[in-house]
Amino acid sequence: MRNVRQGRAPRVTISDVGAAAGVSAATVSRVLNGTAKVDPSLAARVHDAVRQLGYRPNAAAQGLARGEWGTIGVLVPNLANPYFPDVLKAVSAVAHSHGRRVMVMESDDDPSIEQGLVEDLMRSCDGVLLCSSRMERADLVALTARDHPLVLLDRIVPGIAAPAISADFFGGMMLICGHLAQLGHRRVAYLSGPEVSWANAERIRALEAAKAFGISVTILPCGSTSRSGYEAAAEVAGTGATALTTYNDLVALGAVTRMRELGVRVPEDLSVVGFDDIALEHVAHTSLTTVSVPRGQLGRQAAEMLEALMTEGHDGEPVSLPMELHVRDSTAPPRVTVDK
Amino acid sequence: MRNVRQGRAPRVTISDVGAAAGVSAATVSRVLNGTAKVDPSLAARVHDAVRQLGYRPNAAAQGLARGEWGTIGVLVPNLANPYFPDVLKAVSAVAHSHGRRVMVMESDDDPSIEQGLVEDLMRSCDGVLLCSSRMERADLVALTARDHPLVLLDRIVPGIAAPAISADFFGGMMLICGHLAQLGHRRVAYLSGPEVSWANAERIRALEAAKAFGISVTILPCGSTSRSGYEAAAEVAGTGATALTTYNDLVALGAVTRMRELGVRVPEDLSVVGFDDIALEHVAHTSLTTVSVPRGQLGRQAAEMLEALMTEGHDGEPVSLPMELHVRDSTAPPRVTVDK
DNA sequence: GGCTTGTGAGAAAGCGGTTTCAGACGGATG
DNA sequence: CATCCGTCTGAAACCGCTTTCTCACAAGCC
Repeated sequence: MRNVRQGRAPRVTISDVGAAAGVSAATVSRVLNGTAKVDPSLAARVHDAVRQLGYRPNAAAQGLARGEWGTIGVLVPNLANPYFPDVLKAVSAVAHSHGRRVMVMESDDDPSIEQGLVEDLMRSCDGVLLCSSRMERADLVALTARDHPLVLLDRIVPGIAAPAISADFFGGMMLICGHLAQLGHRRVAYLSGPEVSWANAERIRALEAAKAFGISVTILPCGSTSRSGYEAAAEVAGTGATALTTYNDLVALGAVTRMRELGVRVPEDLSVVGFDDIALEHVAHTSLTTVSVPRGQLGRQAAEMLEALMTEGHDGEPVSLPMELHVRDSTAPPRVTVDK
Repeated sequence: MRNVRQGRAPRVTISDVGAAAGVSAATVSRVLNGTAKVDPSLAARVHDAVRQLGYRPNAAAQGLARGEWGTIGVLVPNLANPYFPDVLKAVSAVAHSHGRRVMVMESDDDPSIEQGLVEDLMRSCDGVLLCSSRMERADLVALTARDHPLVLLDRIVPGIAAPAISADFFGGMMLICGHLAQLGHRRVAYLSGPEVSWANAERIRALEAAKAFGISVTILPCGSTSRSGYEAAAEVAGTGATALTTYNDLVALGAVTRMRELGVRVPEDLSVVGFDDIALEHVAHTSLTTVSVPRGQLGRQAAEMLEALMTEGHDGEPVSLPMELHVRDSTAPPRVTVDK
């Protein structure tokens, strides 16, 4: 059972290369990694042998010997949300530039399995990037206690000993509230994201702070998908709101679809605002007013933080990236200004 | 330099656990893997020690010793295309059910780097799933020659010694052509996908076979994104086509957006058909007539094929999954039937 | 009671690399 | 010409885990 590669061509090892080139395995390693000077003629023989045998170093063996896997792990809640691929692309690019592979796992929006997945990632990656995790605080504490490089993306938890980076969700929602207040809206509804989500809590915090603008808010439970937006949208009518804010663009678009079906015109009868500015260019039915998260920068910077953490071991202050407001076609002044 | 975990808690090894439990490392291994009978009292001591020390086996060492990494690799061209997350979810689920992790790489639609990425995956995964690769045939041959478990998804290449599974793109496009012919369309334009794509070639093959339905086709170069659909749509007018077929739904939606801007009504002036049936429910502006690929099944079955290939070493016939036609709101009879 | 059998645990040998260590060799120096 | 020193190479140790091999021990049998 030792060799499970039944019938397969035997694995080419570094010693095979050495033998073929007439040198020791150590020399092959040195040539391939450039860790020490080697006689050019030997190096040439090694390279020839590598090419002829089609040798590729075994990543597990390298990982074991070097004490590094050359891999970072990323956990995202749901790949189907266009938000994450954008982040992932940036992370992936940075990782590659540092010669690392990326391992992706998805919790399918189920916080209860996230801890297990992260533990699994830790067993096989040099560092882990945890994206907008909804994991319970206690689990998070347990994970950071493992003392394995870990960066939190889009979740800032006070008292957690892990570097964190996030878009400034609070600020983003404040921008939205300011915009709505300026248009004359006073009653606003919010289609809330996942309850346990920090990112959602930040948005709510801003909505409450927006009372200072004379805005009152009704919070409706919803979710993070276009379907949940579609379903929850029917509840908005009962709130008397003239503007609808949402957890993200998908929810907003789902809500707009439902509104149309209900005969509510957007933005004439109801202003709708998204969040995230996911680029569904030429696809979505509505040009949403929304706030944008610099997803590329977020991913890039998170990956760099993780890299720094892995190599230098230092971690900096939590980073919060500013958001930008994009006023498009889904917001307008309320038809009748509702003042008390 | 040996120990790069500067300042970090020292790694807990299996021997540490053994020492703490008063048994040998071998016994710990046996307990954890259940590979042999162990005295229950010893096993209990081991479990206690594991818990207290927070021991997690090192994946690289396990991989090396077992000759297996417990990981499969997936290469996709572009995560931003909603097609792939769906496949990925299914693959991921199957992999987990077999106790394997999933490593994802993305080529960002650049076929020239795909070979390198796959080689990298092969160094660190037990098997590789290659999704609709646009890689050149020669590169593909070189890869299969490496004799590493490899399954091709959405690309069937005659003469390649790798199992393959795909949606029946040819059949799907034939369904579309039949539908259009039945509506009375005679001149059809096609916004072509990536030139080097097999999946695209299959669609074109079907379009040509559709001459039997009395349909003539004009092929316009385009791409696979909504943006490329938007850009290429302007060319359609010059072809005299009454119906537009596309490489995928994103392209179709982009084209519809442009058509609207150009004052062309869909479907009254022009029928538009998508491909893939990506679920942009409540988000997209148009309810597209399209053909659906059973993406979940595709991913599931591909992962199972790979699993079989890795464990049993056998590979079956190329599988082709049938597609289904969904007639929605973007197709209608042509205003003036163009007959010669 | 002595011997065979069976059982479970430890020692040790890999897995395939990297890196230390020590030695061979060649050139420079006194 | 002998000695010293610096370079480059190979041998060997090691990374952490699995698995074979070996052995001690207890039970079963004549």
